[in-house]
Amino acid sequence: MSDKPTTIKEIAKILKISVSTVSRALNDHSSIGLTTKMRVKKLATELNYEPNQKAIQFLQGKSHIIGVILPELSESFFSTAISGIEDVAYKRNYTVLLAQSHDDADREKLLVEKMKTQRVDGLLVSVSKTTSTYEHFEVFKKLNIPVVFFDRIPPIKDIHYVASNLENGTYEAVNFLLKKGHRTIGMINGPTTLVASHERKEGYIKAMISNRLKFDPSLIVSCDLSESGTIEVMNTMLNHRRKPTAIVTFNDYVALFAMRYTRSLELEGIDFVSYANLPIINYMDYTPIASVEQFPYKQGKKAADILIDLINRPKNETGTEQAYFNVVVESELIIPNPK
Amino acid sequence: MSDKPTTIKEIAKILKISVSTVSRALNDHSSIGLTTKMRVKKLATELNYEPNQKAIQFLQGKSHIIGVILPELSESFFSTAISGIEDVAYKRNYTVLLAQSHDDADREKLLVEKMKTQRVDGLLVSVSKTTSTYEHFEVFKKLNIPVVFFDRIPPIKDIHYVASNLENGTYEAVNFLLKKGHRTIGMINGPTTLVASHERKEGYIKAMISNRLKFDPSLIVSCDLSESGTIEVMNTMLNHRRKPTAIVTFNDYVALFAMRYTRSLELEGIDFVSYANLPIINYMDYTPIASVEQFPYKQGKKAADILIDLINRPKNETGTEQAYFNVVVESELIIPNPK
DNA sequence: AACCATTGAGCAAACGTTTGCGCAAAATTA
DNA sequence: TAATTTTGCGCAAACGTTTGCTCAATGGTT
Repeated sequence: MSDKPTTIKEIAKILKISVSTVSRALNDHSSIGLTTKMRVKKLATELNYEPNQKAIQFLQGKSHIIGVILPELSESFFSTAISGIEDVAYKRNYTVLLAQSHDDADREKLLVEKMKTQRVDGLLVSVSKTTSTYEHFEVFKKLNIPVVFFDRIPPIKDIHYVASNLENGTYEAVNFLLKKGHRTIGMINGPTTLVASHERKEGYIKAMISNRLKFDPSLIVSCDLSESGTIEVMNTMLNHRRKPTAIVTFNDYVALFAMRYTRSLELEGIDFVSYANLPIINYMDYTPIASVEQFPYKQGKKAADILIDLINRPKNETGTEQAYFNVVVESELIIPNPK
Repeated sequence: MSDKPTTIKEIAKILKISVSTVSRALNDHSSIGLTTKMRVKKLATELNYEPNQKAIQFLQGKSHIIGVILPELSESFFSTAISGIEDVAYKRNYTVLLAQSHDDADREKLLVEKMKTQRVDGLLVSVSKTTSTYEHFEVFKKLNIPVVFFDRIPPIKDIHYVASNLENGTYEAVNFLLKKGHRTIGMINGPTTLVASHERKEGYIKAMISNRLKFDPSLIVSCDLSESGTIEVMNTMLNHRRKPTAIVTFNDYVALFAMRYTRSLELEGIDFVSYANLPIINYMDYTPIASVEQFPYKQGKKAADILIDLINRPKNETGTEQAYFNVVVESELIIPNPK
């Protein structure tokens, strides 16, 4: 039938009234008579009228769109997070403009530009691993468009962010192993440059100290997280003068590599604890005996909520200092029911 | 510094030239002198000018946004697909507006509405499991906004879609098992209502026939895909007068359930073949010996490409019959290298 | 009968950009 | 030198909607 969508103008013309009246009638403005309202609304539904959001967005300078830039959509952690983000956005009547950086700093920069030209109302970012400069986010501050960082936080001041703190979860994990009787606990950590590695280490140390045990730094080894890297550090561990009876691994993949390797050596009895990235873990035969959960869905929700709050905060009272949301979603040790 | 973004008007005022000149200068229009162009561009970059996309989109009636509605973003298949979609969109200068239906038909309907009011240039949909009516997509046809269905295709005529055909992959899978010497091959299929179940069955039959073997329908059983359901049908299988020596399962989860169950019974020697949903499979100890891959990334790419082609197709020549893209991404049997 | 308050509705501007048309000045041709 | 083309730029409309202001008609109060 119709090729072009119905506009308010056409309704006005048909009803021989002005556009403003139609607009107000549709928006239930008080200054329009009931009869007129009825007539307008009736015709509007008949003609399948849909307000042109672009016009409205343009007029009002609001898009009701939030931009989301993540490293990898297909990674479990992020796809779960985006699910939470989208759920919040949906509930609060926003839509999600999505893009992935593939951990490429240049692409990320381009995407940020794109988000800017798309005039998103706010931006949610988990920065790429290769990102080392952060000026491309400055523009948003100037434009008064809120940016909330998420999980992977840039090391700069005066930003909003939501992240999980692994220290606590790690503390619980090590504590759990200690309670179980383990005294020599190894840790396969990630690259030392990562904040996440640092937090893991701190949690480890904290647990040892609070149990009045001596901390042996050589039981924590860095790993590039590949299978070969894992095997390499596993060998270091296993040849350590104090061979660990339990090992905390950087993530599920590393745990699986390590466990497979120990089985191939027909070693038994080493308990593994990992950091939950993968739902599939539950389907497996040999799994870590416990996992530190980072709640990506919750993190995503939280970040989106904060972002939308920021978008709708009462006009930036220049003068009052800006407050920054720094939310930490505490990680938690999950001990599955034994099957 | 600046609160509001720079506009073309301001540039014009500062340079004491008209807005149209500025616009043309920025767009490298041929009718503007080189010196003027330079002056304009220089000032534009100085002022950090960014064209207001909303205004442009509004003016031109194009948003350069494609809507994507998927059932579950956190499911591996879909998150991989969206990754492919986003990559294509990025390359072709579109942005992705993302939403998830959570397999809820009502929410899906709302989302479709939302996409409409957001005036997306095109829509990509994998319909929810509970969707049974399809009128909400009709509007898009009227508005001449292309819709491409993806993976989960509604059973209606005259639509564009991209899907994988499981018949071929299943054929290969069964053939592979036959070549390996198996003669009694079971299949744990999904609900009979699913197209996907039908395709699997057809592939199975085709393989049997082409090997001049008799097809025994009782070796194919339907399953609700839960763990208990899987165990139930496994019992049926194992008590079958012709006990299968190999089983094709509906997906990786079912395969894992079934394999775990057989191991708990200390049964050995049943070969499993599955349909690849999960990358993690590679990290596991006991895995299906082969998998039918559906290439979600490729499917996503393909669907996005078609959609964007449709958006940019030369004006709908009314009169010529509309052509419908029905693309089938052939599934393929993947046989991992033995570890 | 004169006045005021209320109700209902229209006019026109505004948002930022593109683009068809027009027009003057400069450059080319006859 | 006059006629013509080219070059460079401005004017104004258009996109669909919202909203402040204005204003006429109606009804109610003195």
